[in-house]
Amino acid sequence: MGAMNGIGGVREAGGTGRGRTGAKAVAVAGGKHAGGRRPGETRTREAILDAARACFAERGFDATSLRRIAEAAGVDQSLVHHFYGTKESLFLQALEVPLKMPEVIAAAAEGGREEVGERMVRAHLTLWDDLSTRPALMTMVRSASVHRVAAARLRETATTILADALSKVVTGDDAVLRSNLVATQLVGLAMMRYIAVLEPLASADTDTVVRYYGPALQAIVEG
Amino acid sequence: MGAMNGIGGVREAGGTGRGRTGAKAVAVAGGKHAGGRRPGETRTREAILDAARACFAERGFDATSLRRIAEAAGVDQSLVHHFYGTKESLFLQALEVPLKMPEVIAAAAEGGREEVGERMVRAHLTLWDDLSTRPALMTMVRSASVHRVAAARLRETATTILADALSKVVTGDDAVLRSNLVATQLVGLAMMRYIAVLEPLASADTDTVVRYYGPALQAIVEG
DNA sequence: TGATGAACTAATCGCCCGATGAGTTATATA
DNA sequence: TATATAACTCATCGGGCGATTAGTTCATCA
Repeated sequence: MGAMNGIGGVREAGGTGRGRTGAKAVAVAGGKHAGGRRPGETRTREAILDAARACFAERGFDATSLRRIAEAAGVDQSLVHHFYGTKESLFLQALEVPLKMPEVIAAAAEGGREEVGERMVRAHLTLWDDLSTRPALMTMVRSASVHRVAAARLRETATTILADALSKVVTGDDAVLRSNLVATQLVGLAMMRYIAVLEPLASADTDTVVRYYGPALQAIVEG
Repeated sequence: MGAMNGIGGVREAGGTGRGRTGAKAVAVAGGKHAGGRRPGETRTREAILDAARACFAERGFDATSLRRIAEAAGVDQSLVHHFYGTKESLFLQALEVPLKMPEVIAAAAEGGREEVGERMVRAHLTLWDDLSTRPALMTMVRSASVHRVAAARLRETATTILADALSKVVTGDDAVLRSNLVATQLVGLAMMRYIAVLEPLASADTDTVVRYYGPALQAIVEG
């Protein structure tokens, strides 16, 4: 059962030493490694997760194949399985929202009711324009329509993070419903500006969007 | 729209002789017709489109297979191809927005600036709660994150239908941008209420939503 | 230094997908 | 009635998918 080594011959072609310095014999430049552990320190695991986030963000869950992720990470597909198990569980990890998010939102909610709408819009845009948070957010919103876990995460984010942050500022009748509506406005903004890419909204600068959209959130905060 | 799919009872119960090697050919109960045109008038084409709309609305473009649509319509998969060609072109037809929509939106925009926000929200909810318009809208929004044509349709709807309707009422600086923001709010509402199913928003009654959300649209209309 | 295990690739499996083509039966036309 | 055409199924194909297995190379540590 062993000895499939006939195939292996391909790899080596010269036969002789394949030593550590092997760079010469191994791997075409930029191409794939020919098998076995790579020398030096390894950051591959993170590279795969980054690639996954980027792919999921760009095309959503269904349209993203593990092969594509693997290719983007410069790695064989089965290594993705090796590190993350199923596609589903990789997706879960890719959805993990950076800790930064609750903080930024909560900070924006601080400072009283006055102009909190503007602050929330600005904070939201900041998160979406930040390259370290954007892929996860994009993945969440883009896949929420199609994948139950992403939808659940979106709900959870809307309630846990947003509603909690707003709880001191949105008070009175139907406070929870009104928090929902604030979340609704922010998700709508992400949808149209970053996913549907509706113009001129998508190209408008932050200040302009804040100026017009802030008061709309404010209207709901104040009930 | 009701009794599509007369397939079941009638035909196979009758057991139409089906010459030839008949034998077990008489299919299982509730099973499919064994080939050849069905007797009587045919509504199959529409049944397939309805099934497609329902499936696309429920799971989006990628996750919906033609086999599933065919099954929902009580028909062989290749008949779907026969009538609609590729999956893509079937999807296009399923996206076709009922003529009713522009009318309803335009009607809501009539009547001056005062309380136009409330009227727009109400019109929007009416469309989403109407079973004849809902599947197409759901398909559009649900697939917009993942399918370029759906995204284009969403943009087009946001501009052509909404911006046009609002053009007399949203005036002044950045009128187009502000129309975008009104569309943004409505799409956000659809996302959270009908797709992410965020509670208590999803279960709130129309009047309540109109009462709280209307003023938020109004804030943007008035700039 | 030798053994254990982690990182990595190659090959392949079974499944479901969209699409096609051939064959069967009803309706429409003349 | 003869012929054409539309409606309908069945069988099948090539391909991409997620997943698994076997085997190779490197790192670590007793």
